[in-house]
Amino acid sequence: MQIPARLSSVDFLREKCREHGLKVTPQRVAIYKELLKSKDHPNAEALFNRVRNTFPDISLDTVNRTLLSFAEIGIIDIVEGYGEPRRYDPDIKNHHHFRCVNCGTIIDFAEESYARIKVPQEIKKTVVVLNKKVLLEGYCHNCRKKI
Amino acid sequence: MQIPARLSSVDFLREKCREHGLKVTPQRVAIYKELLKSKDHPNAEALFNRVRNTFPDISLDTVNRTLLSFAEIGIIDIVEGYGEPRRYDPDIKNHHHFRCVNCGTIIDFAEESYARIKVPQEIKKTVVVLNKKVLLEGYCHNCRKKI
DNA sequence: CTCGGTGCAAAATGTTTGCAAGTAC
DNA sequence: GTACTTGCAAACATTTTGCACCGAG
Repeated sequence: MQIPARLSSVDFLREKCREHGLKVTPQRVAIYKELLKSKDHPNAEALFNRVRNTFPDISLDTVNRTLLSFAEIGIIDIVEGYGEPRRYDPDIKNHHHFRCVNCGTIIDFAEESYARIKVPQEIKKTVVVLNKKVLLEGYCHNCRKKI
Repeated sequence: MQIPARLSSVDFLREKCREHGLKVTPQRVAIYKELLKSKDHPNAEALFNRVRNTFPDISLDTVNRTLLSFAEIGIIDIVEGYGEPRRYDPDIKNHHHFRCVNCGTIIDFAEESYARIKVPQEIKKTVVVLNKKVLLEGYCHNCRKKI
């Protein structure tokens, strides 16, 4: 029996690009490799500066477009910052949100049991946790029909 | 025994402003009242357009500054959009985040038990949930010293 | 060879700042 | 009266778009 081949990160990128009809350009490889090394959830500009060390002629536009493409084919995630304008909520009681990944609609809901979610020891030891929020992501009623 | 007086929304605003040394201007009252009526977590511009119906001479800048002030004194929340640039995460396995409300640092962590978080029926009925994320918010190791 | 990708420049969008005039307290 | 707030204008930051050239498949 053969040991299953483990895809290297670049092979994974190649495969996913092929699946989605994207070309594997040196820029995309460089951006993906740099992001894999990054543990700090960088924004486009921070990543741009890192990639420039190995790829001096790359442009910020390419980094922006590439990251969006990667997010679209699902090989990276967009976190906490969504690049959207700030949105405000007058409800300061603890409650939770569903967020449509397509249109950004947010639906509030209460769920008493979430108050009992436990905070891992490793986190408790280093930071001060003020509140716990559950974010459900998916498609809202309207968008699920379109997709 | 007296029934405790229930603060009207504007009285609540007055009290909190006084506590924090902010003046209660007609603009602030109008913005707060309008936000209370909004169930859709509007951004500054959307709210600006609504407030203009009752306060035609208000400026977008005032709405922006007021909302930030309100968030600072804790009478409203900033949700999902943080007005920050997009940030990217190469880790697409399900994991969770701690986010520092002061400096924006994100710390990843895994917590197996979160997979068993239940989705309320009311949500399940109308939307498609793709994933469940827990977001812990508070002060990171560095910021908790400063504040 | 062909179509998608890149780099550049410009536009669009959203947020912040500086300042003189106005107003809550 | 004073310090905070406002509205306006300009600056800034980030993202998006248009387009000619280039290169991966």
